[in-house]
Amino acid sequence: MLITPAEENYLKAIFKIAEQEDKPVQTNAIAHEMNTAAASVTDMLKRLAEKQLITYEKYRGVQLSPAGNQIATVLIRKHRLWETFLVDKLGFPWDQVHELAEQLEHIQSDTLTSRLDQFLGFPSFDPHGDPIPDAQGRWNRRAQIALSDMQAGQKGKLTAVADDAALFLQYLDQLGLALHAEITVLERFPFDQSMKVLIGEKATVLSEKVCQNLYCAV
Amino acid sequence: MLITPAEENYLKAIFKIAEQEDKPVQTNAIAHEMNTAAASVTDMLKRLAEKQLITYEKYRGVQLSPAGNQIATVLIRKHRLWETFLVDKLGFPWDQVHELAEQLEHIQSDTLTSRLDQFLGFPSFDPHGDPIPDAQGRWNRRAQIALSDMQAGQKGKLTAVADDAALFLQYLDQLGLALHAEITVLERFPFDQSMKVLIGEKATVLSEKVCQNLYCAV
DNA sequence: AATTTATTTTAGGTTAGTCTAAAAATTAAT
DNA sequence: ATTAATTTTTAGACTAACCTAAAATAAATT
Repeated sequence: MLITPAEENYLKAIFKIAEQEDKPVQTNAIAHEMNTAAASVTDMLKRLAEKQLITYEKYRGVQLSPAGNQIATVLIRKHRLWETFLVDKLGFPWDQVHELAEQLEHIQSDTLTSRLDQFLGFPSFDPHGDPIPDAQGRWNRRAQIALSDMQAGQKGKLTAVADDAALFLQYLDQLGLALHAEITVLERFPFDQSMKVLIGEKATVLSEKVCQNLYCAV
Repeated sequence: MLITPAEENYLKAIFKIAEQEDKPVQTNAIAHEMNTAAASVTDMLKRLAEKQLITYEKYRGVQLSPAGNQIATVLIRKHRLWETFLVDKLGFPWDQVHELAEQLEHIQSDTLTSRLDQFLGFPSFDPHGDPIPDAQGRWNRRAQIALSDMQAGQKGKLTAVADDAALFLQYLDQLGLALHAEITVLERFPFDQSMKVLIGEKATVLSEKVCQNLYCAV
């Protein structure tokens, strides 16, 4: 059965949403994630259900089937391997690889994926700190918590960023925040959930939104 | 103006056919090259003419415009850079890279192309000995002649193969014929234009078709 | 419980890229 | 120079992936 790039993208979006909350994924959530009209999503859900890649009950939301889950996992694996390639081998900055990987992830060749994996030294995490599932679809989970959940006085090392948007990553660059940077929580401001943190030598205030998107090993 | 992968493929096919004979490219030739119905070609030619990528006169065949030529050149450049990457960096055999490069060539990013070029050391020829146009679209032409045009007694080094089909390349592997191999023409058989040649230590008879697809520097 | 609001689906339409079969134009052959 | 053969185009149809607007269903509120 051949899966189109558009179908793969829907499966990936469903996977991503399902990861955050453990309940059937809603049509509107998918439409928002993919920047499409809800009607287009309904169309596609029917096709995906037809192909047994999701379980779909009208008005009730969807869930990935085992087959759908596997396709999404392979797609994420390819995406993150390509991002690693672009940064480690071609020297791209981390804020410029997401869009490119969105194209490269659709290249169909298991051999290519596994050779690329080997060429990169079987990496476990991508340039944004996200885990790369292995050839069997197994995930590396790492002990890490959101910076927004850390207490004043706690120290941590930046292990992952939860948002790959170029603007966000460029902002982190400006702050001197790269993966593995040391962060110390100096003070929490309950008013707006912002925090004062120490990055290297420099103290900065980070908004709640930024803190929610930074993960640390403590 | 955005060019779709399908449009790119048509431009590449036109380029390839025009390379062989210097006259307007016929609809049927394109249809044959692309394994599509002639009617589909006519449809696409109208679209390409609309976009000013070809000059098209009904029933008269087509020619690439400067813009169309540039797109085809970049596409071939990307195709051959990816093939080089797959062989040199990922260790693919030369008979397995064509189909993959057909996918990879459509990745849209000038930055990626130039970084890949640099990563590979600005190669001038791909794994099949075909020239790779540089970032300005300039071609490396090399002094070489078809084995089928060589005379008995002549010696040469294999510089390029004119057919990327896996079956042909595997046959060459069997014969011990890799790029840069030394070939000596022992005898020509006028009856069917086959030749007896020396490859390394081994004498073999090659059909006319094979000889036409092998190029040598003498 | 009835009504309002939000969500989802259906209906109907568009574009790109393909197809087959029939018609038109060109080229070759008698 | 007609006729026959070949090539090309048109006509009409299909699928995937999208859209807007309207209808249907579910959830929330009074």
